[in-house]
Amino acid sequence: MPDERYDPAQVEPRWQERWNQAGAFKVAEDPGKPKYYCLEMFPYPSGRIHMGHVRNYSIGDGLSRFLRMRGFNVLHPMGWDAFGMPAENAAIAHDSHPATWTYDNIDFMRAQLKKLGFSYDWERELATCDPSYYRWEQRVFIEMWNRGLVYRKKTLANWCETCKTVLANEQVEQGLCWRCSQPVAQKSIASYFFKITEYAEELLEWLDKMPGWPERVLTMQRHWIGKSYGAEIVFPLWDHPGEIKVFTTRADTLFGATFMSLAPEHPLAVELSQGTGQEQAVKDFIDKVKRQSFADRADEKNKEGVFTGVYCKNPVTGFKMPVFVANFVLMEYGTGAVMAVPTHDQRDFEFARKYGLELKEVIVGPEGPMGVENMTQAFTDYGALINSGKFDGMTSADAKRAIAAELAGQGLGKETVNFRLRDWGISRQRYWGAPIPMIHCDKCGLVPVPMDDLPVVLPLDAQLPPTGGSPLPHLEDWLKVACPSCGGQGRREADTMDTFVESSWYFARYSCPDYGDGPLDPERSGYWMPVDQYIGGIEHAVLHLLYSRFFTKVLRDLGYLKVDEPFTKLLTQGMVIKDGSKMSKSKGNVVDPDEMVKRYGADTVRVFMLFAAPPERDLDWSEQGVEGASRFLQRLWRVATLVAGQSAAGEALPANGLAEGPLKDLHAKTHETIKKVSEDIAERYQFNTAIAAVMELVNQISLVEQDEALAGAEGRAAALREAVEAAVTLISPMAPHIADELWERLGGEGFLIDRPWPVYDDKALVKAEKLVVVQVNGKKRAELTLPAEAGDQAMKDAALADPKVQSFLEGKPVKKVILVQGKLVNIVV
RNA sequence: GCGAGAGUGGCGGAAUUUGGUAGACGCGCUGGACUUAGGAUCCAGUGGUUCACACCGUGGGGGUUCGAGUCCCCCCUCUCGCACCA
Repeated sequence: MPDERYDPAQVEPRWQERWNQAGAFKVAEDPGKPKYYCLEMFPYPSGRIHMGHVRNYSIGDGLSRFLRMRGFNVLHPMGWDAFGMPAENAAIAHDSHPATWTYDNIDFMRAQLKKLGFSYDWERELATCDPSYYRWEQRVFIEMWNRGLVYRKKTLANWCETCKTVLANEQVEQGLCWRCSQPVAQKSIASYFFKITEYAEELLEWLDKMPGWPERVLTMQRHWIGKSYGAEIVFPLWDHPGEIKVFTTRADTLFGATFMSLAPEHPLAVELSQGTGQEQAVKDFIDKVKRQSFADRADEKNKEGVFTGVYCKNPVTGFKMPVFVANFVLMEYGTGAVMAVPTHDQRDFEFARKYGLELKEVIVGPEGPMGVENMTQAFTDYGALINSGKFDGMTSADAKRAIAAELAGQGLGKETVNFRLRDWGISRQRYWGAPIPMIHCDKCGLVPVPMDDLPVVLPLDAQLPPTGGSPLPHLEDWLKVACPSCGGQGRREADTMDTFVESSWYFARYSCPDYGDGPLDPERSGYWMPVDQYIGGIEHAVLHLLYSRFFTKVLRDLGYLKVDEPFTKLLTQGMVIKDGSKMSKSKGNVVDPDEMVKRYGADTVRVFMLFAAPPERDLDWSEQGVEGASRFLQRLWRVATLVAGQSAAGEALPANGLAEGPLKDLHAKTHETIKKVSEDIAERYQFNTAIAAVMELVNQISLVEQDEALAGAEGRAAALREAVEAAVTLISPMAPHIADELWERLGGEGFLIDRPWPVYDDKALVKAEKLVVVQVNGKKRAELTLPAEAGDQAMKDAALADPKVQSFLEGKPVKKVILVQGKLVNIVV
């Protein structure tokens, strides 16, 4: 065999071509095999694959290939999250069209992924901007509309001026737009909403039944849903018709409520102040708050408010409570109004001190009443009630229920649950998105597009206004449409859907991307769903992963899916870091995957990505580390080609076993490695330690190969071949090209992915000798090599007889000897 | 403030599932072999102090145990998420 060097530039395209020709990664439903659906988050076609993708997809591919070899029928698809704003911006910048830009990018990125050798079933590829995809989304939208799961409402919405569109609550991060990081303003606008709140309870409950998800993602979702138990209480206005409703978790403190705080956005704020002389002051205050940035308003030091001029009545004490407007009250939470109990809520306490409002102590701790004049801060713990009429002496917990019950009897309140979760606003004033299939008719109002008229195709001949914004509201020809209800002149809805809608069900569509009779083929989606393992970045912990869970439940309730949850297991992989921070254009620390593949080959890049850190942790990019991975593959190449030239496939080990020595050790190492790699991947997704184990095996092969003393030893060729075949097979999920190449050179047939994963032989793991560690008082003092069959007594005797050990015993009486099965002796003196 | 996760050689990281040889594997470094040459390849060494014996060593401090990186309590630091949630 000529000393041919490993050249990935030769090897990799050849195998990619062969896999492609053979349709090696095509899958179909097969009731005879257990199915496994392995999915990585699909990319936005921004132009180029980045290292984060490579890491994400290397993990998914390693797992997919491994499981397929383990006998699973593995679905492993890929597609494109193809709607979205960057396409519009790029189109304006390059005087092109979002569709052209998007599809060009998809072509380029698909080629990049193919060069990395991922085992996708490309026949299932889908792009969400394709009408054959979003038509079904439009259909689901209409079915949701018919069921009351979608409604349209004019509300104060999060408006991003830069993106010229509204945003869902989830898409506002600390007052900034999730996409462009510009401040988000409030704007009154009509939007369509998905009633995700209808599923709040179920979304929350299922979090307890998802052991395959990381705890922190579950926690983030729990918090986002934000269920809290409390009461709704009605405060009648003083000498005035009307009332103010509040939500409180502390109904037990009701007797201490001495004033009322409204959110500046509360409709009653302006209304109540009319004609009180406070009208102007209230208006000025609201204006001021509106101008405040999110951060200023949230600042602890800026708690302020203004009196509205009116009062309301505490329903249990009859206390005349002044009604304030306060900047710390949030319209989005509860009812937008808060009963203020300054003695038992820190914010109310500070507010009351600032504006000279009355304090009434109603909860006491074990130390008894503090006296309001002595309070330097609110007492927010639970305790026992005082100054609360017939509820005096009750515990907070009991009183909450009792007071709510009392109020309920008078029609002034009830126990209730409140969620932080708001309905999902899905209208976007953008062009490059799925059209919302609704028609506005002056006579009939909002009418859904008839099912038979779907899809409402996004008109591709639109010209994007260079100033930004959507061209759709100006496309008269497209907008004008007959009202399906009365036949009169109607107008199409010009808003498009949030692109998170597309990504909320693409995983199910992969099961049947060509299905033409509905969103999902019941048979195929029934076979494949749910996704067994989902892999992607943590940044979607709330957004995408919550929306997808919701949409899955909706699809279930519409009869399209049989599962309750979309993703059984979730793996959130860490970021790819360079020079201490995430790779980004702005930091200038981006490493281009293409360039790395060109320089080192895809297998090397993949092995490095999997080896440098466990999947969940952040990974430090290191060019030297990549070189290390490259060296390892070269080493593997060298030992394997050498062995391929020295023996033929099927070379058998001696019938009566290998003699004690390096060859038998290698045989044992081979099977230990099979065991370790299998367990590391299957149970813990620890590709890093799996690769390390193969490295050890390769190192040992190399030593045996070079050992001249073994030149004519019986079984040498067979032991080496067995070890090399194992190494090549075990590394194949991570480095598939070189593995298939070497497999062929070793005389193997077909692709490794079609071969069964190796099984270790228990007998090979049994060794003639064992290493026993001897401790004295828990400190390691000696190592003994004993025959494997040495029993407890033999171990103990050998340990005590060891001269090194004896020097530590110094004739002291042995109190106790602890033996750990075949491994360790601890002598206590 | 609340929640989650993490602190181990010069570096990335093993060992934490099940308490039992701390530092696997790789990078870097040192020495050697081969060589006209080596930034290729191969071999060996590589936690610290020490000539050695030995001692010390997993963020800090306590504890449980024959034995603790691993379990328990307290504290410190870092990362991430949420953050006026009534």
